[in-house]
Amino acid sequence: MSSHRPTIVDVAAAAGVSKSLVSLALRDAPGVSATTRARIMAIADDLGYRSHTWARALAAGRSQVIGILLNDLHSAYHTDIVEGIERAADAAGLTTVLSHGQRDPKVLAQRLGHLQDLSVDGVIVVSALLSPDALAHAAQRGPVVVVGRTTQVADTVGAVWNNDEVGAHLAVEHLARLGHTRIAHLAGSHRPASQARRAAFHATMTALDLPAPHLVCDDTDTVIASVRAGATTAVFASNDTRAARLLGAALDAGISVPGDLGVVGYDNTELTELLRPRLTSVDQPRHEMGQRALAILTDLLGGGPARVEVVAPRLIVRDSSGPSPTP
Amino acid sequence: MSSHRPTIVDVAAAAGVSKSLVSLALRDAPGVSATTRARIMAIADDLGYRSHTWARALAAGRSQVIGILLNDLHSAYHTDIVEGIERAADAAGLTTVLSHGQRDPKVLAQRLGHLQDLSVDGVIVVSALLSPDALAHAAQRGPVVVVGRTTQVADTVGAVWNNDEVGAHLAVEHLARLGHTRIAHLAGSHRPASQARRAAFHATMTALDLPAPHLVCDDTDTVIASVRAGATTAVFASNDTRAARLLGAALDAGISVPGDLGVVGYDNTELTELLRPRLTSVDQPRHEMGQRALAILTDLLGGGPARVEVVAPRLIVRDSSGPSPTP
DNA sequence: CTGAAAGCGCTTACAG
DNA sequence: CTGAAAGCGCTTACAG
Repeated sequence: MSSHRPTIVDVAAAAGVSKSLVSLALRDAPGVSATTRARIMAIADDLGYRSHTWARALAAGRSQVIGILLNDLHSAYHTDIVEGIERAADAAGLTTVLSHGQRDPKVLAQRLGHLQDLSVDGVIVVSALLSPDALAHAAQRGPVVVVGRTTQVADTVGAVWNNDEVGAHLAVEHLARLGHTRIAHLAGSHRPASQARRAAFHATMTALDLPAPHLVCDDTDTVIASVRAGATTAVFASNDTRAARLLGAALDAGISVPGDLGVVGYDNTELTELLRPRLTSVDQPRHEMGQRALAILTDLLGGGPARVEVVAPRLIVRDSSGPSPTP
Repeated sequence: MSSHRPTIVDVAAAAGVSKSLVSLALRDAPGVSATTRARIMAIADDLGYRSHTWARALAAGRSQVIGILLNDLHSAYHTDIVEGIERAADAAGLTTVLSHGQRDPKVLAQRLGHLQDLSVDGVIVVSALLSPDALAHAAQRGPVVVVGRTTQVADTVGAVWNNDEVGAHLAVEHLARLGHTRIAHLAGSHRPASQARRAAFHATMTALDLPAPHLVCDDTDTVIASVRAGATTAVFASNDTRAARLLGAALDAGISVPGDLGVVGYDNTELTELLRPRLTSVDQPRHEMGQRALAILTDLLGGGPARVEVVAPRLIVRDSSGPSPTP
């Protein structure tokens, strides 16, 4: 940045030693006497010396920096995972840089390329929007771990996701236990996670012997109409934001929650505590997922295999899911 | 990353030319014949060649990468500003890397250092939590622009913020126009922006000749008690999250909004549309603020002065602010 | 415990 | 239009 940024040559000159020695001293490497090291450190400090990350990386072949690519800066789900990764990275002495995919597969792919151009040691992709091909391609350049469910992970790519089947099952079972029989599913996109939740919704409804048809749709209006028609008394929404929209639409329509309509979300984001009624939601252990992703990445860096880990969600019961209205 | 990542030497060998020529061709620099350039490009593509950002930066003294340090990954306000910066950067052909300060001045300072260690060309700090000293110190190493109100900006640091006085004035005047006279302020932290909003709240109340005392507090319970006592009929909250918490507490206490209590927030985040009633809020032009920050930074990179720009907020009226209850 | 040399992948004058 | 050389800030063997 500034043109007179001090380098190890400046430090070496000021200390009257060779630059190799400065390099060793600064990195706490063996082969420098304690007194010399202390003197060099002090002089470096005085000069405001700062190691130039990429010059070091270029020479050492390792940057100690990992890249995190996240799909959506606005999603509390994604940002919590990032925080989990960051904490684990801090603990491991790794620096992190983030990049934002803006919810667009093209931008994601481009940013992933940029990140790898920077020669980070590896990258963690917090998004389910990148195709298995794009991930596998990136993995040829360097270690890649994805957090988010994808179909057919290449065996060069590490992965972490939550067990959507279990999450959906917990939600539906909870509503059924409250006496609901006419449960609908407010479905998400075509992403694998959404599909898994949908399939598990069906499976659970069937397993619980709840009467078909099992309404599944992706728009709020249809659900509201169904509630009005008495065909739906509870909804399992594929995520908290959708659940919040449904809640708003219900209140707008004069439908009381949970009195007339029980609602369960997914992700257990901050939203759950801000809304009224407070939202019952399936929690994914996001920090843990971030930590696991970093662990897989460091193993990968150490030459290990690309693991896939699936973590267990749990249900957090709040006010939006209530007993079935007695007709 | 991968050890057999192709370099310009590989491309040069494959093309049968010198590596200097490859460098020129790849950067679209003059001095290479069109045919040769095309041939080199094709070969580079074939080999999967990718320029090594930091080797380039090290040699060229310029990385074309700028760093963005944001205070809080979970704040829609901050992330919107980041998006504004990113768009402007994309348009300017600059790469961005993000770093997360985790709402902690110490972490912010550390991350700012990391970012500068990376030799980015400059950094934009989206946070008001970093001290003027810390910013000025960083500005000695390279261009720094801050988005967020800070006291006494050093003249080496660029800055962008919104006019909090105008914003607070808009909010209070709106409530007064609806007939409210007993307006309270749910105040924020000690940050300059919060202080400015508080001061402007007082000034506006006085200017409008509204009866003292003008309740100002930073906890929800006090406000609720005051509403119950009939001493407060409307609240100007220092941001949307606080407004949301107040809304929740009011509903929990059986206080209807806006019937018994009018509420106005600040920031106009996504929350405003998810809550019921929908939240009236003061909008800061966040994308524009991000763009301006980038413009200031690029001017700084070009040797220009460190400008400070203050943008105008506007009021977005929704359902949470209603007429004063007739007693 | 210390120094001189080569090299990481690139760019930039400088010659031709 | 093209090539040989030096150098960006650092690390890593290799000698002493």
